[in-house]
Amino acid sequence: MENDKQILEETAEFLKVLAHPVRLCIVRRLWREGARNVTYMQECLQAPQSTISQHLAKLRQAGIIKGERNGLEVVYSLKDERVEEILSIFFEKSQENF
Amino acid sequence: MENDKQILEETAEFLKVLAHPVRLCIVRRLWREGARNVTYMQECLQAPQSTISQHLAKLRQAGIIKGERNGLEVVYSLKDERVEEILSIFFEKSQENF
DNA sequence: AATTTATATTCAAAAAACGTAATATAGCAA
DNA sequence: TTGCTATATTACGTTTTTTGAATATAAATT
Repeated sequence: MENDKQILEETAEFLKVLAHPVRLCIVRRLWREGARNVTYMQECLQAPQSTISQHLAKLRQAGIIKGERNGLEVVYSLKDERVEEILSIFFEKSQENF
Repeated sequence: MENDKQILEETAEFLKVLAHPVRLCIVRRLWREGARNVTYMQECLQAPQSTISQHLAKLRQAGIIKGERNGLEVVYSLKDERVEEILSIFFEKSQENF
């Protein structure tokens, strides 16, 4: 099949978006704690606001998370269940340590 | 915990190695068909030998595959079971089409 | 309307990943 | 030991990704 190449590219693209420490941290946090706004993320991830925002944009564009505006803030949450499957391969859902 | 950052980085690195169409194709093929030598890979992936070899090296360094020399050829196979879990999220193990 | 807060976008530089030609090595065979 | 086959490594130009400062936008507040 000729579109298999395309499927491989799409899958690689999907994984690539996930494959970054900050984005992984964002996504894991949403997985563990549910929907959160951006400011909350920033506090944990110790990185400039624009950096976090850009990572969120990338995750959004990949369909991995979705954001809903609620007044001033935008609340993000997971959108793709495959992400949760991947997370559960590498992490515990409940962070028992600290 | 402070080494959580390191765990995130390692996980991201692992996923990043997987997140490339050619490497994904290699790994999926090993998953579906078992151990194979490099020449066999080249035939399917239509790319110069050094390109394939470098992708194999990257997968090897990440501990995703292992290679055993058998005379002139090197036979590769999967090494990390987490890869199989990820593959099964995106692909069928048996390629029914064509 | 002006200010403030929360978030997004733009831009440029630095870093990392990619692809491939050229070259090297390892093992076998003549 | 010469040559051949299979694979690995090097070198290097090209493309992509990442980062953070600066700037913009959107909603709430005064």
